[in-house]
Amino acid sequence: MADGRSGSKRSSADIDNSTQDSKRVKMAKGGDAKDSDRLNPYLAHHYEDDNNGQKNGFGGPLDKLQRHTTTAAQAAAAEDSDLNPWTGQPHSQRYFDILKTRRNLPVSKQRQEFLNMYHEKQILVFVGETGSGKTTQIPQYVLYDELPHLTGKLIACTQPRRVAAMSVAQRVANELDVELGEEVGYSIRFENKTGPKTLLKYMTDGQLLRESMHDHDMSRYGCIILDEAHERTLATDILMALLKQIAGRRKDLKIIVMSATLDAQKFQSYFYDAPLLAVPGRTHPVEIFYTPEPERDYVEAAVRTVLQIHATEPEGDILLFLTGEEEIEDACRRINLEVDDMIRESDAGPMKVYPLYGTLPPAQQQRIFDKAPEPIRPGGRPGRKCIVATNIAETSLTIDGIVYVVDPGFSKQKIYNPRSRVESLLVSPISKASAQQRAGRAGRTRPGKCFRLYTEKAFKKELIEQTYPEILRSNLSNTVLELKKLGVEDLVHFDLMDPPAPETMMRALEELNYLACLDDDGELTKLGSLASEFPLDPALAVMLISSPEFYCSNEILSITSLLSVPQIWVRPNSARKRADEMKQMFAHPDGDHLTLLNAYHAFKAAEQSGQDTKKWCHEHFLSFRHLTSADNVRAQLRRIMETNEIELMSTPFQDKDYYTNIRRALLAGFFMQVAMRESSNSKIYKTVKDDQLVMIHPSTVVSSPYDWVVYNEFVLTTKQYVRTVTNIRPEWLLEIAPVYYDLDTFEKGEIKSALTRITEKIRRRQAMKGGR
DNA sequence: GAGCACTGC
Repeated sequence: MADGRSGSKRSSADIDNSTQDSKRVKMAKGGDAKDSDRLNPYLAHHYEDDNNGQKNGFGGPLDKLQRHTTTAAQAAAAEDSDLNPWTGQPHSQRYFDILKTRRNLPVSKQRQEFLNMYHEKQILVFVGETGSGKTTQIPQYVLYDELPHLTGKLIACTQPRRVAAMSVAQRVANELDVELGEEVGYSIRFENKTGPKTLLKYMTDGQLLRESMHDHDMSRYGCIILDEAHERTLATDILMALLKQIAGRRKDLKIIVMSATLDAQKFQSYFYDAPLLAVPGRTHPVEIFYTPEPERDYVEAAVRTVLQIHATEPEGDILLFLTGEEEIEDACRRINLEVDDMIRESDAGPMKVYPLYGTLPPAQQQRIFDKAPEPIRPGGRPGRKCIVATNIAETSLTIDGIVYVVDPGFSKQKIYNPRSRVESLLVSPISKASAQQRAGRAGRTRPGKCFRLYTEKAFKKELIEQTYPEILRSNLSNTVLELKKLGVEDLVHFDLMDPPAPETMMRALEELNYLACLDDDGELTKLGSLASEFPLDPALAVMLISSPEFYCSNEILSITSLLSVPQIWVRPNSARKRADEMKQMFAHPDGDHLTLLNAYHAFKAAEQSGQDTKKWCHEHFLSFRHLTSADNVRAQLRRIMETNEIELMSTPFQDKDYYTNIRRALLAGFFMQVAMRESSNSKIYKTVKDDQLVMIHPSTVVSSPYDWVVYNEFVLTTKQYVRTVTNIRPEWLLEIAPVYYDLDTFEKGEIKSALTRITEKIRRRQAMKGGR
């Protein structure tokens, strides 16, 4: 890269030189009157005059800047300079073009105000609506003040989503006229696009959290900016609590919490009354309409509203929010049918309807960006497009050109019931904040309209202000393990913005204790510490770590990876039967885990024989995307295993115990997820200890019903199901998880009696052996 | 004999 910029006077080595030079200056002028200043390494660059006039490595526009005193005018002057302060290269024309638009952003007017606060305070809260430019500009304002090339301490800006981290980093690299991955980079799982010169790093919040497990003080960073904090992801919530702690230990660390307006006060008071800077957004007004009466069938009402907009409103695209795939496909069908009638009967314009949800293949997701259709005949009524989307269109994807939003007021939300230990998805009313966000989608390019399919009274009285943060709606086993690894000793007093229910914490501690990740005093064990190294749920991590004991760590590694990606089985509505038949080809009689493994092995065999794997997957009704991603996960997990000297091995395939070993190894992590059949010729199972009545999910390949199964997940839909199940033998439970299967801890019932009978059988057998 | 809001490590 350095070669590509021949003539550059600066390279990564220069950074080191300049700090060394500073030290030299410090020593040479040790007795000076301004001694205290000179001993401050942050100010050392002021005294580099002795250093052949070379400052910052290339004597440039940053000369006049002094760390933590930069004014907006000084920074602007440096930005206006012919030479790029960060590379020493001349600025390109494009740079100056972009600079002009940047200066027009609402946030630009408040640069000095921002800097004043930044200089004065360690923590600040920054509030800006969409279009304010905060995500791209604030980190650059910090850059010109923090001057990270002098301290070696990076500026980090976190995002809840990978795409955002990548695309914003690219944008800011363009704005600064640098190569992405050099001075500006990003870091997400599977991809670290940063280098020795990187000063500003965009990253996912989860990635920063993972980094901090090995750097409890986040010592690599001089300033950490948490963006989109109002989304309250699990990672953001934990980072906020950690940063609050670290701020006390590291006075040199600056923290900026950025959020959309609504919850600003809550953030301020959480961070010791941090000062607030608010910047207006740049959006167009959106007129809101409510229904006079509550709607009974919101899908029906939504379809009707879309058609009415199409019939009566001027040109402009429509965005309709529904809750899931099935609903969306159904609504699309109905709208399409009706529009055809409208065109025939009343000469309406054409309308293209696009579904949009997360599990849709990316190519199909892209189609939402197609232009609205042309009028049917020249001079005819204009066409428009209608996108029927899940919540994905609320935050992750923005579509320009939307003028009308139809909001029935529902979304699917994860809820966690600690009593039954079940996470499930439930169609629930959205929050006011969500409703506002949805309405905002209509005003991105010009004034718009939002049709809410509920009454104004319902909006005011029934909707909660904010969606509950994820931390209150999740199983926290993974989080608790992470916190322990992060060095949080006292979980009860860990200062989270919204502390979860004590019962949820207890459940997590209990589960981690059974998994031997925490000892009876709640201290992290060696196994727990190792498990936290893996980006996996604790049960999966423990299964993986234990797998060498069962001589099948290669296979368990594959299964773990397959269980950490979305379902690899493709089942299009148009070809369900063929898809099911194809799946049967991979079926293993002992269950779904082994069937997954078979499919993966077949995929790898196809790859090794040089076949077109994409085509192969298509023919076999397997998801190329998800299998490839499982392969990626596998490589990452494998590296972590190697680093931690966890042996990779297989039982020879010819060995009769090849599959038995794998089935036993599953139990090392999933011994708590076992169910026993209620009675012979029953289809109902009862889960161990929780005594939940469940059925095996119809997607299973298991045809002959086994008496005992281990399951990967519990799903609550129309019925209670266990999904991805494999046949096991109950005596393995007593052997592999003796603490959990201590029969004294079981309540009276069929499971306890069954296990007692087995214990006695084993005892008799051992007695006979002993007697011989 | 049924489903898969959305992210992230």
